[in-house]
Amino acid sequence: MKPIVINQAWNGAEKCQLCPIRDLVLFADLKQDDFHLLHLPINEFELEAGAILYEQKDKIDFVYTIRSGLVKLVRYLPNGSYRIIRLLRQGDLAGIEALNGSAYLHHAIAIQNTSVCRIPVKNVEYLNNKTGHLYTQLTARWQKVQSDADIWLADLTMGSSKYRVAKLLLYLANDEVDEAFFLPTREDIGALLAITPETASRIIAEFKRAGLLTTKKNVAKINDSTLELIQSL
Amino acid sequence: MKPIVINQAWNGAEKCQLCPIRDLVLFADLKQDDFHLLHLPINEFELEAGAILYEQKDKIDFVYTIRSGLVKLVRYLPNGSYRIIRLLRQGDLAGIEALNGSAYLHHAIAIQNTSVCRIPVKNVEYLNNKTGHLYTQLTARWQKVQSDADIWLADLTMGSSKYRVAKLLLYLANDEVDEAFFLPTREDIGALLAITPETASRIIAEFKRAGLLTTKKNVAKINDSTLELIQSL
DNA sequence: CGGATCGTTGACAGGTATCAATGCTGGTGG
DNA sequence: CCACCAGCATTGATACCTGTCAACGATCCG
Repeated sequence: MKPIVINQAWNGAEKCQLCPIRDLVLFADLKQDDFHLLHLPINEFELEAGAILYEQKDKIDFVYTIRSGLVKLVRYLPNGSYRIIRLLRQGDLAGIEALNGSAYLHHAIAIQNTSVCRIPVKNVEYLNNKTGHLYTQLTARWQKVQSDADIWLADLTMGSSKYRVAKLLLYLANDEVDEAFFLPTREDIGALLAITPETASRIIAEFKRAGLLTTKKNVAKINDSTLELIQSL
Repeated sequence: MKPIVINQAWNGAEKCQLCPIRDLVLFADLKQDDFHLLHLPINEFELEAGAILYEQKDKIDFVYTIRSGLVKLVRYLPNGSYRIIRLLRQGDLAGIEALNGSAYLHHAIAIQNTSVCRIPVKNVEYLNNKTGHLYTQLTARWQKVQSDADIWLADLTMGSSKYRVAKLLLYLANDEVDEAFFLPTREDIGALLAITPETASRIIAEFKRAGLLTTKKNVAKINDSTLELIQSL
């Protein structure tokens, strides 16, 4: 089993204000005084690839800000296979559904080395009662869940397998050409796109042969021919 | 073009309190005094099948509570076809993304006769500033968007076409056997499940021949054999 | 070195898209 | 009133795509 390493724990007032990615995260709009309202400790974790962040049955006391890395939200199916519902990246909030007291809707599993901040739900509730400064960011995050889900449905669940794989590569590469990005296993690509790992492998291999994609272990780059490919379906 | 009929307009304090489906809608938790905070009029509309509730480019001044009927959220594709991202039913809130000032993410089109209440975003913002009574319902609705999207992804975008159509029928029938429900056109079923209208038609016709489904115009019923079918894939 | 895991590739069957033709139904206008 | 038309549903023939089952290669690790 992949270990989870706890880097540090602190009271919010001390370090969250200095967070280098604070403008990306939930606390972006907080004022200096607000940080004194964070009574419960916020911990930073390092997850290795394969580590479980939370499971559907877990107690729902925390939400997690992704500082870096990549987390998959997974739903297991009766037949033992699984479907990846969404991917979370830097600045995303994992377990946001915990904020209204419902159970986690998925399992959250790191698929590459990932760093997260674990935020007690009670901190968020308390802040929300005492200041209005959290509301905008919270709503923005809920909306991002919706727009991510919509993009998923519109881009990654329709059309041919080749089209979907190409779209996924663009998504993983943040639409940037010649930038290195993490390429998931063929099984995960299959679970992301609702295709079999074999089909995923065939298409990735074909892209590599065609020079659209270069890989080195888990790291891949696309070039701008990939963009053209998608136009042609 | 299908007409939109405005039934009535009123100030919230007068009628929203008496709304027969109030426990289902956004204002479920409001107290008597809160209704006096609704300054802008709330209108009730009747939409005929095919009528457009809003379009992606529209000004985003309103959200809409679905009182009855069925609304599809649609994204058009470059090639002129479309994909249905989600269906909204009684109690759902259409255009919720308007609440944080972003543009509508889809087109919203009635697919059967539908009744909605049009609520100015400013009313919601004002209520939200003055009372905390709206917050729970708002969060619950955001979360419903997420869980609906997840169900969509897990149930309606994977597996064989036959499986997906069966799942959709169950969804449309609210998992209830022998209850009449609205059956969309084959084109809409295709856009819902990412299959072609021909495939949708073939499967529906096959279900009818097998006695799993009975139809009369747009109205259909399933029986409990349909449930068993899904188990068998 | 051997075993485990993952990726690649092949052969084949079955499913789905595509293109095309034909029914069916409701509405419109002569 | 009836004929026609438009839109939708159904069905057929065919080609292509993808899933399935299976074998083999590559890499990592103990």
